[in-house]
Amino acid sequence: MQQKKEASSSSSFARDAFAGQNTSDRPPLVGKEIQRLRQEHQLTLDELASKSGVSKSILSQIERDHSNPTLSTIWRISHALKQPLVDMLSSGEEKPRFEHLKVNQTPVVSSTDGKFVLKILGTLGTVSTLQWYEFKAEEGGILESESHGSGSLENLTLVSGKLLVISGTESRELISGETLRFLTDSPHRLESLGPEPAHGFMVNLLNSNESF
Amino acid sequence: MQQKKEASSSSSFARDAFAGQNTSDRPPLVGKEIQRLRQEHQLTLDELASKSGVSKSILSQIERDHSNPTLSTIWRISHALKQPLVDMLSSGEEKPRFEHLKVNQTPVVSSTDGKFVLKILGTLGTVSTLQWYEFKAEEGGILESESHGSGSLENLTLVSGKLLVISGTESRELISGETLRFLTDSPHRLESLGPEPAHGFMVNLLNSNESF
DNA sequence: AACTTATGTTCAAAATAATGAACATAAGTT
DNA sequence: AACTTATGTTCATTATTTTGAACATAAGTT
Repeated sequence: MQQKKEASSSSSFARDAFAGQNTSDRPPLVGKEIQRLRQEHQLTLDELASKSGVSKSILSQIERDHSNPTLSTIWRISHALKQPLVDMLSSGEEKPRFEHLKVNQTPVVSSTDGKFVLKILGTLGTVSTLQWYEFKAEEGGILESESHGSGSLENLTLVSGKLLVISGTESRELISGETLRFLTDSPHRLESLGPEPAHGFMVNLLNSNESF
Repeated sequence: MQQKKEASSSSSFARDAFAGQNTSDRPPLVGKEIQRLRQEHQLTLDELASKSGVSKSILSQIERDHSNPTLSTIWRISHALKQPLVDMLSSGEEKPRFEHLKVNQTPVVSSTDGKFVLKILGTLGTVSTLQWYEFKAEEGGILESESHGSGSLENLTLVSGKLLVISGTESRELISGETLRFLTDSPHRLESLGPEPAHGFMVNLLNSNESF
């Protein structure tokens, strides 16, 4: 067994010493990441324990990397935190380097009828391209897009208004305050349903292998 | 414990019945996938056991989903098979086309005085690499942050209001419609100058070298 | 101060994952 | 057929995770 070989003081998983990042020669240390997520969600150990069904004592130990959690345990935690299990584990693995590209100098794009306006706020990336936008669309404004390539993701948050999103054969209606994340590996379309103008924020990841 | 509730015959993990695809309501069943990979590499249980350091008996059980492996065990197996741990787990996971977060599901963080409210809209990349937020801050609202690690970037766009940004020794004042991009490798601070509430978006790239 | 509340940690006990050896089965060989 | 070899499964035992309750600590109230 692994732990047998590792400096086993009395009972612990005992990798406390370098609870930093994974040097990719050891199982990932998920503690920090789980703790970060829990705090981000403003949950106490007790709350996460009851949400996830995992006892708070083991949560405490996992967060401090004193325990080597079971697949089912990790899954229940990630599920409770609405976090893709995979992301939680990959935190320590390899870190993709983003590169800083020039800010796009054409900040505004709008549909031919001018009803859908897209402001490009930023661009980044080499491995995968990232762009984010602010958009405003009056009733009936439509934004049509081709596929962004397999694995591409679009993340929409609506601040106000109503928005219809169609991707492939599926569609969703978003209301103010909601967030939608969807695959854009096929043509898709956004339509402001009004009556008040749709206003929101969009983050696009192009051509990555990201899964969620 | 989970297994307690599940039809526990005598000793087993006992999910034999539906060892098919993950219906995304249970921990992923990695057995089939591990077996497939092992056979693809033309390894016997004995061989994989010695390569991975995991006993062949437990390998046999894991492949048949009779056991709920430990993170370290899964890691050693995936490592021996030269397979990113993450891929192994995601194979069974359902990949929903849409992920729709309702208003109350969006995690919110606010300053102690409640004047600065940060809504976490999403996370991408390997976990902590990229995050984006919507923020609203009434006059005087302050958000203080520690360093995000060297090379970290913050991208702010102000939709309305006035915002004072201080990072290290420098500071800038942002007005409605402006965008600011700055390094966050030192403690920094956002302050809404009012009188109207500041409202905007933020995209953060975190350098996961440093723990935070 | 004494009491409560909220949070996280530690402890003994129970559940179960992991081990190594024995067992089962099938396919070749002599 | 009897014997080996190769492969995977089962079994008793050991090691470790997980649990629930008790403990510790800090912050807020009376």
